[in-house]
Parts: sequence; C-alpha cells; structure tokens
Amino acid sequence: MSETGLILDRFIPYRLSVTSNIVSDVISTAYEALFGLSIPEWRVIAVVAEQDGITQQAICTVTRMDKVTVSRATLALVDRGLIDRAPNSADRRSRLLALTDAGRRLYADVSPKAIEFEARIFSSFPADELDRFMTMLRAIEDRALEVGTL
Amino acid sequence: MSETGLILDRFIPYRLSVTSNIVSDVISTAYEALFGLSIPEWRVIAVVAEQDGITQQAICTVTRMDKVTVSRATLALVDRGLIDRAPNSADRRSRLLALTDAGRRLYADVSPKAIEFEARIFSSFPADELDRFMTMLRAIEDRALEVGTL
DNA sequence: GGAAGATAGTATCATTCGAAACCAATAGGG
DNA sequence: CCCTATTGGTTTCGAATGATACTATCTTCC
Repeated sequence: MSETGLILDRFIPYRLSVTSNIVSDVISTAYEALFGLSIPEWRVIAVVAEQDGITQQAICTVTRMDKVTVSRATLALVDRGLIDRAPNSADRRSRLLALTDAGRRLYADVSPKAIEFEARIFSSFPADELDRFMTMLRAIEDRALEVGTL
Repeated sequence: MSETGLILDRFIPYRLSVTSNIVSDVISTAYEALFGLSIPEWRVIAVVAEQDGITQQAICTVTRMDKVTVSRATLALVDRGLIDRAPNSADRRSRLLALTDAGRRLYADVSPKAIEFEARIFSSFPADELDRFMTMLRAIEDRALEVGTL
C-alpha cells in the first residue's frame, strides 16, 4: 500500500512511532468525546481505581508518566469531583488519592468502553499473536531503557 | 518488574504508547546530539535521499507527517543548506526537493548511525521475531485507520 | 475562458509537553 | 538537634505540535 522510501519504511523506531500515534489518536478522540477525559486523566483514574490511597509519585513510577503530567491530570480530576485527596499522615508532602463516588461511577462506565475500543482494533488478531506482540513490546521497552542509560 | 494496576498494564494502546515514547526518546536525543537533527528533519532527509525531486505533499503521504511539520522541517533544512528546492514546471505551487552536496554528505553520515542505533536496541532479538513484530505493527496500523474512519 | 472548488505550502494561534525552577517537608549525618 | 541533601508536588517557561486560516496555483465544468 504505502510505497515508501526503503530505509524509513523498515526502520523500526519509525514504524513504532507511526502505529502508536495512530492508535493513540483513535483512542483519545473516543475518550474525549465520550467522557471528556484526556489520556493522562484516564490513566490516573484507572490506577487509582485499582489501588486506593496511592500517591502521585507512585502513579508516576507505575505509569512512567511525567510528574507534571500526573499533577495536571490529578488537579483536573479533583476539580471535577472525581478524585479525593486525603492527608497522608506518614508524609505530609503527599496526599492519598481515592475515587469519589462520582469517580467510581465514571470508572464503571469508562472501563468497559476502553476494553471495547481496544477490542475494536485488536480483536481481529489471534490471541497468541497479540501475546507475542505484547511480550515483544515489554522486551523492547526494557532494552531501550537499558540503552538509554548506558 | 513494574507492579502496575492490572487493567492499564495489559492495555495494548497504553503499552504501545509507552514503548514508542521510550524508543523515540532514545533515538531523538542521539540524533539531536550527533547531527542537530530533529526527528521530522531526519525523516525528510531520508525520504528525499531516496526519492530525488519529491514534493512536500508526497513526503506527507509517505510518512504520515502533518504538512505543517514537513513544511517546518523542510524550511529548516533549506536554511541549513542541506536541501534545495527547484521549481516544479508541472505545478508551480510546489517545488522539487533534492539534497545538496552537503545534504548528501550528511545523509551518508547519518544513515549508518541510524542503523547502528536501531541495532543497539533491536539486534538482541531474533530476526524472525522482529519480522513478526513489524508485520503486526503494520496490520495494527491498517486496522486502526479503518476503525478511526468508520 | 472564467467562476467555483480543490490542492501545495506557509503563517498564525492555541494547546500540549516536559525541563527546570521552586516550595514544602522529610531524612540523615555531623 | 541543626544543616544539608532528597523527595513529593506545583508553577513557570520554552519548545513542539497540530488545527485553522490564508495565499497562490491548479482543475473542472459550465
């Protein structure tokens, strides 16, 4: 289909970036349209839903998002009354995040939709191929991190 | 290693985005440091090197970059004397791009380095796995485009 | 052949993103 | 205990990005 220059076309970092951008775009426009959530916001919600009382710092390490990004997403969610921040007696610099009732309701709404969107793109592939693909993604991630810090 | 929340962790769009970002980051800092090239600039150079006399529009379709991005990258490269724009007698709105001598020299320099960087990350994987991975990326790309426009 | 769209490319603007500066609080030696 | 170094989080700022508007040319169709 795409009659590209040879080098770029088979250049893995390039292909990875193109594919990732297209997928992100599809997903993010869907989230935005349906729930008014940006991708960082959706990620924060997902993590907090699964680990009640997590701190922003922990969200950063777990999602590899920048702390600025997490901060902004969290503030927006607090503003919208979807997340609560309780004082953390163990360390008063941070707060413990939790979903509010509204947040839980939204999450119950969003989460199946997310799965559904994913399915819309990926369900046409056999499960074992997807598994191999994911394994590969993780391996590449680890390797790139290694190379980046050498 | 990363003890993430279940949903996000196995969510393909998320994994794809994380991996792509890390790889892009490694690659782009290397380009920037070695040649003062941004990723869009490197892409434009690569395409023009392989297809002399291409137009910006053609670069857009071939690389899926935005036309604004291509315009900026091209202007920067023209400024640096790496690319020439000859009038296009067939359509005077566009110009025909070609590498200058300096551009060719730079490309001769950059291109093996690019391959080398790629190798540094990916050569640890068996070739057939990489092939499957690339095939999968393309298939996902096609599928996502389909879904996006449905 | 000329008016009405489409298209190549550039300029403008608003948004996003992350690096670095910053503030508050904690940790850890002396 | 302080004094310094670190860390959690926010603010600020500059760079990159992409949607939109704009200009010049081309195409179409009457």
